Amino acid sequence: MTVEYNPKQIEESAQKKWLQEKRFEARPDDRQKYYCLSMFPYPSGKLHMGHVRNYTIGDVISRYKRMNNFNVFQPMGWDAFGLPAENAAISNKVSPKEWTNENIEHMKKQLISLGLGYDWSKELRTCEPDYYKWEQLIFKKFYEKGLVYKKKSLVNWDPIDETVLANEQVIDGKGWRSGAKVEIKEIDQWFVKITDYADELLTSLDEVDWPENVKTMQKNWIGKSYGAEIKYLIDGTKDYLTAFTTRPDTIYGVSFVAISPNHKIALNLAKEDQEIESFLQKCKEISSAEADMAKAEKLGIYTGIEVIHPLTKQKIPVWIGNFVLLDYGTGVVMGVPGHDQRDFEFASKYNLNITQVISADDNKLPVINKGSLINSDGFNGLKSDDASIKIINQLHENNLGEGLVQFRLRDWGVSRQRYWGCPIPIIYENGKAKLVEEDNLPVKLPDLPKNSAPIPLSQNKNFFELSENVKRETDTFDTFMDSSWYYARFTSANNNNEIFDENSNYWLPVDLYIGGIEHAILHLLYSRFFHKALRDMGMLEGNEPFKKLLTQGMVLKDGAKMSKSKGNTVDPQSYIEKYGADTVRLYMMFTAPPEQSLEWSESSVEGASRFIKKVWNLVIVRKNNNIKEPSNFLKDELELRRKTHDTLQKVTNDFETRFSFNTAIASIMELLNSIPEDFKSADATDSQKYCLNECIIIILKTLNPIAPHISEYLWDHFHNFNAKDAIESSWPKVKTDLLEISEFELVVQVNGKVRGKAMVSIDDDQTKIETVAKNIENVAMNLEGKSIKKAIYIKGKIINFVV
RNA sequence: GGGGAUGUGGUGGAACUGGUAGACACGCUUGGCUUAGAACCAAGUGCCGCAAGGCGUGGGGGUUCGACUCCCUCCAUCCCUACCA
Repeated sequence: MTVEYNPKQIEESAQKKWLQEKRFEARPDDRQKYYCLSMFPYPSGKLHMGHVRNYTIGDVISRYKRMNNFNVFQPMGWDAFGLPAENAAISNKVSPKEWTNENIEHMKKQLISLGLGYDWSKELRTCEPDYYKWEQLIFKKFYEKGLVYKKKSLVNWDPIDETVLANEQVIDGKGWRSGAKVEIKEIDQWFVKITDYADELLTSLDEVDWPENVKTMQKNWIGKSYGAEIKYLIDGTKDYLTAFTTRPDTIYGVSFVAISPNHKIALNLAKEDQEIESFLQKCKEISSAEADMAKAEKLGIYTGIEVIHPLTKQKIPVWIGNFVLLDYGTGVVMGVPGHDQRDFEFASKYNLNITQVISADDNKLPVINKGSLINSDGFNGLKSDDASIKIINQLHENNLGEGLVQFRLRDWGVSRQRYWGCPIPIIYENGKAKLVEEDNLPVKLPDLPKNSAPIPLSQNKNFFELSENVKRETDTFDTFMDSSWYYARFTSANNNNEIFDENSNYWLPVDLYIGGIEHAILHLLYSRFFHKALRDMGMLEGNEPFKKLLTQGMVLKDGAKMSKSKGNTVDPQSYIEKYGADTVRLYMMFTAPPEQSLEWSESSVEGASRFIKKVWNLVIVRKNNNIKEPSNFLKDELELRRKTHDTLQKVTNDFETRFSFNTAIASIMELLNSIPEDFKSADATDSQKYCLNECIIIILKTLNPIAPHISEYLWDHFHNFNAKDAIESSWPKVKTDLLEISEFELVVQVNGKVRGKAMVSIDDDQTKIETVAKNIENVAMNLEGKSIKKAIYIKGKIINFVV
C-alpha cells in the first residue's frame, strides 16, 4: 500500500520549518561567502511566470551553493515606487501606498509558497522612508560632489490631463487616457552626471564575468567614438555652428548642415517665419522615444542660412532636420550624402548635392565603408584614417576644429513629475536650490486624503510651501534611482544608523546577479555607476557591484511576451495549487535553458508532475537499511553504479559550469528510467539493494536544489529521520573509478556516412580498429570495388573511410 | 533607423572542444488494465518509401575526410532604444 503524494501538505510543513529554524538567515562566518541576488520585483499584484522563472533559477543556484558549503546570502525586497500604483489608484480608488503594501503581502506569500529560500529578515521596500532616507542622502552626496545639476529637457506633455506622460503612455502620438495629441514640452529637470564615469563604465566591463552580449550592448550604449568637432562660420556673421563627426575624412563631401528642431537658431527663426514655426510644431508631434523618431519619415526645412565650408570655403545650406537630436553631440550634424545612408536619403529627397569623396569598388552611393579619398583637394589618395588625422590637424591650425572623443551616453535625467516616488531633497529659497540638511532627512512623501486620486506634489501646497519664500522641490526620483543601490543596502538592511556597514564589505560584491535580459542596459548601467560613485565617496569598496551575471530569457505564450494587453497571461498560482511548487520549479528548470526564452506549455507541466510522482513512488515504499558494501558486484549492478556516478558527474558539471538545469534534470530522469525492475522488486538481493540505495541517495541529493520539499521529505523518510547528514548540506562526491570504461561502440563511416557500428576495446590501435570495421557486412558492401584513400580514426568515437 | 539575440521532428528542447542529429520530455498511435473513463504499464513515433535506400538542423553558397557547430550572404521572429519595470 503506497502513501499518496500530497504536495500541499509536504510543502507547507517544510516552508514552516524553514522559517521557524531560520534556515536561510545569513550572517558573516568563516566559510566562503556567496551573495546570490535575483532582481527584486515591482509589486504589481501577483507573481507572473517571469518572476517564478527568475527566482527559481536563483534559488536553485543558492541551494546548490549551500550544499557545497558556501555561506549563502539570498535576500528579497520590493521595487515599490512606480507608475502602476498611480494608475491603480486612479482606476480602483485605493491609495498607491495601500495598493502597493497589499500587493507585497500577497506576493510575499506566493514567494514563500514556491519554497524560495530567502533571508526575509533583510527584506526591503523602496517606498519606506527607512529606505529612501538613504537614497536622499546619496543624492545629497552626489550634489556635494558636483555630480548633480539642473537643465531643461524634453518631456511628453498631455495638454488635457496636464501631466507628463511616460513613453509607454504615448500611443500613436496621443495620450493613452485622454486621447489628446501629445506635445513635446521643455521643462527644468535634475540630472545626474553619469557621463563623468563614461570611460570607467566602459573599461571596467573587463573586470566582470558577464555574458558577452550584455557587455557588447553596454559598450555600444556608452558608444565611445573618436572624431572631430568642426566649426562652420555662419555666412554674414561672426558666429559658428559646430558639428561633431566620426568621419572627418568625408569633409569634402559635406553638402548641407542640419540642426535640431530644438536648436536655438531654429527656435529663433520660428518666431519670425510662419513656415518654420509650423515645421517645428510638426516635429513636436513625434514622441520623444528614440525608436519612434528613427522610424518617422526624415523631414527637413531650409533655414535660409548658409555656412562656409571650413576647407573649400564654399557656401553650404543649413537645414532643420527632424532626425537631429539636441541632446547628442552639439545638436548639429554635417550632411555627407555620398557616404551616409540617412544623409543620402535626405539629400535625394530635397535635391541637395551628392558628392563622392571616398572611392569604392562599385562606386554605388552611398559608400559607407572607409577607403581612399578622392575629390578632396590636397588629401586625395590618402586612406580614411590617415586622412582624418591630417584633416583634423589642418582644421586645428586654422582654429576651425579639433579632434575629440565623444560618448553616445547622455546624462541621466532623474526628475519625475509624479506622486508615487521618492521626493527629491531640495528646497528653493527665493528660487535658489539648496540641499535639505542631513538631520532633516527623510523628506517624507505626504499621505493622500482618503479615496483621493494621486495629487502630484506640485499641487500639494501643504507639502511644498514651507513659507512664502521657501518651497520644496516637487519632482520625485526616477524609480531606477531606487533600484540602483538596493543590492548594497540588503547587506546592512537593519542598520538604522549607517547606510552601509562592515557586513556590506563582507557580502559585497554580489557574486551572482540574476534577472531579465530586458535590463541588460539601463538598470545595470545605473547600478554600476552608483557603485563607482559610492566607492569614490568612500561608502563602498570595489569597482563593480555584480561579479557574475545571468540574464534569463522571457516566458512566452504563443510566441509573445505574456502581457495583460495581449491577454495571454498564465497565472502561476493555480499551478502551484494544482501540482505543488516542486513541480512548477521542476517544469521551469526543465523546459528551457535559463538564457533562452521559455514557451509556456500546459501539457509539459504534466510531464514534470509525472516525474515527481515517479520519484515519490520509488522512495516512499523503501528505507535505507544500511546494507554493507558488498565485495563483488554483478555486471548489471556495476552498470547501475556507473550510471549513478556518471549522472552525478554530469549534473555537477551542468550546475557548476553551465547553469544548464534542463540537461541536468534530463540526466536524472534517465537515471531513474535505467533502474532495472528486479532491483526494485521485493526479492532483490542485498547487493542489488545496495546499488539501488546509492542511486536513490544521488537522485534525492541532486534533485534537492530544484525540488527541495519532496527531496527533503523523502530524505528524512528514507533514513528514518536519522540521516548522518542533512540533505541541504554536503553535495555528494563522484566515485571516478566507477566511470572507467574498457570498450565502446565504434561508429564506422564511409565518406562521412554512417554504415555500421561495432563494440571495440578502447585500447585497440588503428590497424585493429580498421580490420574490425572493414569486416562489418554493410561496411564491406560499401567499400567493395573502391580504393580507400585514407582512414581517419578518432579514439573512442568514430572511424571514417575516405574512398 | 541603431544595438543585441534566436531559428533543429507535430511541440519544448539535446548534441558542452568540428566526429552517430533528434538525448530527456510533451503529444500522437497501438496494445494491456478497466463495466467505462481517468490514472498507470508496455511497444512504436524526423520526413519520403512496401523495401532497399534516399532526404533532413530558416533559405542560398563556401571551408572540411566529416558542419546544428566555422566563414559569406539573404530571410523571419524576439528584446532594448534613455519617462514601463
